[in-house]
Formats: sequence, C-alpha cells, structure tokens
Amino acid sequence: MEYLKEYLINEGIHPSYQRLRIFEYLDRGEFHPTVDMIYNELAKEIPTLSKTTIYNTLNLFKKNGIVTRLTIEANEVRYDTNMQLHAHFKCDDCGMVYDIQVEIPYLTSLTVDGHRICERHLYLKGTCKNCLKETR
Amino acid sequence: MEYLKEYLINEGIHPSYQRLRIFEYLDRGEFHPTVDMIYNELAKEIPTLSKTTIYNTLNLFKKNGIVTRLTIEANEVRYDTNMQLHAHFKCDDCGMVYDIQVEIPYLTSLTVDGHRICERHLYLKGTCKNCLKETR
DNA sequence: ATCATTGCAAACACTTTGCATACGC
DNA sequence: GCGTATGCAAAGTGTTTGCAATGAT
Repeated sequence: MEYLKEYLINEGIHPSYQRLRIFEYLDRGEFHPTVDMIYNELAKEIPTLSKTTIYNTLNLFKKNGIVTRLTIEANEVRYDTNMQLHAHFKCDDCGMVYDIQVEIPYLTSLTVDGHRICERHLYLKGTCKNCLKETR
Repeated sequence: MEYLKEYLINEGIHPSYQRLRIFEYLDRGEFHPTVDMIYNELAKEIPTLSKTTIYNTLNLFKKNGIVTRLTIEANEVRYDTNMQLHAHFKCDDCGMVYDIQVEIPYLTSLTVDGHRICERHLYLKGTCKNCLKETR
C-alpha cells in the first residue's frame, strides 16, 4: 500500500485513508467499477464512508488525470485506472466489462479532419465468451 | 415529409405527428441533438409537446433500431439517425459533435477475444478545427 | 491553530412511470 | 368505438452543492 501512497503524492493528491482505499480498489486489475460498486464494497470495511466522498475523490482523480471515466452505457459511469490506450467490451448479458488490447494506428493519431484529438474511447458491446458458452 | 412517413411505417412505427417531427429533426444531417435540444427547438412550433413524448419516442426509435444513442459524455445522451459505422468527435470547447468517417477494418470485426460484437462506438474528444483557429 | 477532507442533508438534473385525456382509424 | 399516443404530475436515480464537524500537521 506504501507505493500507492507515493503514487498519489507524486500525482499531487494528498493520500487520505479514503482516497487510498478507493484508489486501491479501483486499481485491482480489469475491474471498472461504478460508484455504487465502490461504495457497496468499501462501506463494509469503512462504515462511515459516504458516497459524497467517493464522488469527490473520483472527480479529483479525474482532474489529476489518474483515472478515466467510461461511458459505455448511458446510465452507468465506470472508472478505470489503466490510462494506456485500450478498448472496452461490455457484455449485454452479464454486464461484465473487459479490457481489449487493440492495435489500431489510426486511434493514436493526434488529429482527424483537422481536429486535435486528446481523448479516445473505443467501446464494443455484445455477448461475452462466457455467456456465449452458456447459451450454446 | 412523405418519404419519412413511409420510412417509419416500414420500420414498424406508427407515424404520428410528434414522431414524424422528432425523426425529421434528428435526420437533418450531422446533428446529434440531446433531448433538451429537440424539446427546445420543436416546442416552439408544437407548444403542447412534452418531454415525456420525446423520451417515449426516442426509446421506441432505439428499440426499433432506427436511432443510436451516443454517450460521449457522462452527463449527456445524444441521438443519431446515421446507422452506418462511423466515429464521433466532440469538441471540449464548443461542444459540437462531428461525424468522422473511419476506415478501420478491425472495427467491423464480428468478434474480439472470443466475444461476439454487435455494437461499436469510437468516440474522440479534443479541440475542433474551428476552435483551434480562434485560439491561434 | 490552521487548513483540507469528510460526510450529512438538501438541491439538482435527467429519465421513467402511472394514469387520465385526446386522437386517429 | 376502440386501441394507441400524448402529456401532466409524481416518483425514481444519479450526481453535485452547502456547510458543519472532523482530522491531520
């Protein structure tokens, strides 16, 4: 946990207990949780935790560029600590969101049609391989 | 307007006056309006129009596959009648959303990592060419 | 002692639901 | 006349804001 603390400090974020726990939770692999997921999970161990703090914290993380907001779905925002360029696949059946490694030179382009690009999101939707198995 | 009527009927949608007007408004080029934009514009000419009707109508259009929901931004849903595969660029300065014609073979692939893809969205963000001009 | 963070409660914004009215065939 | 579409009001959701209490140095 010590290295996470240093990471936050490096990014200009005072590493309070709540912030550390929220970042640690986000940073556990390909997870992309929603605010509710974070709250429900962490509130078990931090009973005083409030959703306001989670919103504050995620907005701070976003502002400082250490998380990305995923808007695959109109009604659910997910958060990702993996800042490298990659795509996301969401399964319409089970709701799982997968990281997809893409190799699209085009995506890394700095401009398109004269517009300057500074953020890219490739979202795919369908049925994931696990759900495909079950319906087979 | 007659051909729009026939189009809706073909897609299994009863072409009421409100539905026609909403679809016609959506279908005016690269526009991608939000519910509010549709409402504000059409309410001028259809004073009794309610937002509920717009929500009902857009959900119906979505269900019948004649519009796509764009979720470039967490807090704003936009609607698009262009069902062909293309990307969207949103300008952080002026808020304008542009259609981008892309040629990425990968994007048309039917599967990735064993998952079956049935919907694709490529969202780009940055500063559009018009806003770049002004700050120059 | 001071300044920043937390978290409650209230406010806000967006979308859906329930239902009575109005419309079109 | 009947079945559907409309639109008001209310409910439901997700997020932000105001502010007092708390915590860290």
